[in-house]
Amino acid sequence: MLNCGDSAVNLSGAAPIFSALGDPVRLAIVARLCKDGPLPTIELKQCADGVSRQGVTKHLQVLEEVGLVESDRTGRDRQWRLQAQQLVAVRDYLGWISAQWDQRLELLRAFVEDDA
Amino acid sequence: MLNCGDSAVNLSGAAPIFSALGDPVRLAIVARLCKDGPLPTIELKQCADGVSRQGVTKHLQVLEEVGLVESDRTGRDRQWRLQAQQLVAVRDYLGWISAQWDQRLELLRAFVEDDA
DNA sequence: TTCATGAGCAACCTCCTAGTTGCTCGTTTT
DNA sequence: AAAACGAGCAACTAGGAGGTTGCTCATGAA
Repeated sequence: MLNCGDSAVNLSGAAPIFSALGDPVRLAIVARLCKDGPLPTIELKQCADGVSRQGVTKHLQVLEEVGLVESDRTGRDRQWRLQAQQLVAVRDYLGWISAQWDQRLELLRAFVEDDA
Repeated sequence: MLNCGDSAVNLSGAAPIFSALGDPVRLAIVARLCKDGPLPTIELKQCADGVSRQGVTKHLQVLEEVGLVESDRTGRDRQWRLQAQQLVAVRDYLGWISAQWDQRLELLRAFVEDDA
């Protein structure tokens, strides 16, 4: 478990979320929900160009499985909203991982300067 | 194109990178390269538990295609190193996208407080 | 009440992906 | 020189992912 600040993200937990974000349609859906807040399925269908309603539903289910979105049905249609914690967690994971990289670069720089 | 600061990341460009990071083996490889710097294939094979050398090579090629790593051959073995720009770009993309979310929350909060 | 709309479920198809094995080639090492 | 090691290439396989169609159901609007 890699503890980085208040959001503890382990590697095996992050991969499925990246995988979920790895499809252009799903990424567009997440981006849309970030921008415009809770939306019904039909509205999110516009994110997927030429994909059927069932196709979009499948994508939404994938996002739901990894906890990136949640939904409840209000009457006839289903409202989808973002679960920001997961997004923040994976963002922080990338931040943490690239911080390690920066640290390595810094060490290398210091080493070279010492040597010179 | 979604311009966020100095790294301009568009949505369709980010998806393949997320996809590449979406496999646990590949994510482990990237994390390893972040931590320990350039490494030969054989060393990175340890990141993939029980996967053959060719399997690992395939993963590395996927990472190379999306520009997350690059390599060159030194004598008998091939050295792999991280290309941090892509990692930083996708990190910033997530930062930008979740900032939009925060902004929406803030607007909502302000609206509720005004209404009360 | 009737009809249109949004959604759920199940079956199906196709293609890509992760993984394998087998072989060859060049480079170290002994 | 011979053996061992890292790597590249090609063919193949199993399974999952993305997508579809067809049908049914409930709800909201005419």
